[in-house]
Amino acid sequence: MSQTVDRALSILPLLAEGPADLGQVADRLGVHKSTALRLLRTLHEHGMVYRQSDQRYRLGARLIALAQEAMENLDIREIAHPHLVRLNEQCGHTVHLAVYEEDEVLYIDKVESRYPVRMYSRIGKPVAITVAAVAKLLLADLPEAERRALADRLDYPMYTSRSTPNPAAFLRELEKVREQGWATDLGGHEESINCVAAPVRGADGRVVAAMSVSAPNVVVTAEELLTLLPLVRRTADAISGEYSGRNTVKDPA
Amino acid sequence: MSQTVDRALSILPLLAEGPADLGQVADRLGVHKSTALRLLRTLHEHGMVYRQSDQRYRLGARLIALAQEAMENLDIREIAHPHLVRLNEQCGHTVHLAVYEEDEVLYIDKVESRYPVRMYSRIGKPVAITVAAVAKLLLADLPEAERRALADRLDYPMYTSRSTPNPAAFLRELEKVREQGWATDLGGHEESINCVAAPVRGADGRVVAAMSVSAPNVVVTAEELLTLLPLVRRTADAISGEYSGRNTVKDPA
DNA sequence: CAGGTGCGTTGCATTCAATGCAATGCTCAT
DNA sequence: ATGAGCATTGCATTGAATGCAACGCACCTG
Repeated sequence: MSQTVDRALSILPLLAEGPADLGQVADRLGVHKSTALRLLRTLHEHGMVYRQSDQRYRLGARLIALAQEAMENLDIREIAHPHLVRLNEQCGHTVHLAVYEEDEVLYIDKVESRYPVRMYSRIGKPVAITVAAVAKLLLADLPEAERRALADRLDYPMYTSRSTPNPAAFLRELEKVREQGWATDLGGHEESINCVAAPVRGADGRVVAAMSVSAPNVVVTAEELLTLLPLVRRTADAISGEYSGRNTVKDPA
Repeated sequence: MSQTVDRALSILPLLAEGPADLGQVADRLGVHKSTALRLLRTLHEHGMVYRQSDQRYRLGARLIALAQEAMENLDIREIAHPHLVRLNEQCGHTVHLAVYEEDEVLYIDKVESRYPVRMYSRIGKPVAITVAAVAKLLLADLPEAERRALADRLDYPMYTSRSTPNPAAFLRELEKVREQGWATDLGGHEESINCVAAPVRGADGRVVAAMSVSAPNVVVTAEELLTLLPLVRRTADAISGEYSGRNTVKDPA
């Protein structure tokens, strides 16, 4: 809607790929260098970009700090955290909490496995939306129309042979997840990693977040991991109860 | 420099305080509501803000994801991480890595204490710049003029009775830290928490990051914590060596 | 050391996009 | 029903964003 702001914001994802100099930024934006310079300067004043000693621009510290504040304001995270820790103490595996927001599912909390073999993931990172167990739960709860539209819009990268291949398969999987009230990812993202996940619901029954337990094959088999399902669901339900109980219902994401 | 972008970016810290509706945003920016609406819409298209079901605006998911990418691009973090983990395994306490960037010092990595009593901190959070041990190291390395100017510009909140009270005291402390090559924070931020920190240097000898070990009084006394200093310094030196060795020297922050 | 190339930066006239206004539409509470 | 309070829209005006061309600067090169 606002051309200038639009251009300025387009610089950020561009810099996320790596540092760039003025010329590169101007080229990628399709504007004159002087225009790009002014935009970068404004971003700089706000700490959103940083100028390295080699004159190139990077994403800045304020951006990181802002994102931090954004996450700390999520009530669901506050409420869920102790439950995640307790679950981790009980099973020892990596525990994740994720939310959905406009085409993205991202981890907002994580408790690390106590086993030496850990899976790679980071708070704030968007998850593999077509295969992750938490993503399935969050998307399965969307209104039918939105779910269909989204499924069509997504890419379906074949991380492994068991990745969800296309919109039809994905919608079928979501339907199944929706009915059973829990989800799994058995090697759909990383060949040797399995997850079980359960939904956290608000007072109105809508899914506001999803949590999962993940472990590599070398530690437990998929069957063993599935025996944790009741525990995961109980934990998710406990969070749901606390969340719907004491808060005026705000939007989840 | 660019008024429109400037206004748009000013919305973000405002929303970081908590959700706000259109009227509030317009008021705080001092612009007409229609103007604020257009700015918010543009921010929305880029995923920087999210519209809750109650119509109010929040910071958005893309912001968090961007910040994540920003941190993953920091080479120093990649290199340091395994060293931080090893140090944590050796001493059991919380280990932090921090960098300085234009008036802010922020944690870019952290390994949690293995003791049940943990200190509160989060990756991406700006640190208490006038008292934190890592901040002292990073600022002590700035050129004299910049250091003085910065010291004057800062606030000196008295978190505890041992917090740094004013610019003069701060500059004196920085001078000391600069000479001895390491720093401490003994209850300057939280009455019962102590830290020891050491600098990570680039090939040119400039301080590019700082790392610290923190522990509450109830676990170890300040004297006991100080016995870890040689270990902390060795770790920092190891990171320095690896950092200056294998990378073309980029800007630290 | 002269000359040249490749950057970032600046001042300025033009133009087009951002602005505020006023009117409209919505939702909710009384 | 009625109106208050909010978001939203179309439009005329104006002022800010734009691209150009000139400049400065550092770094090579012959």
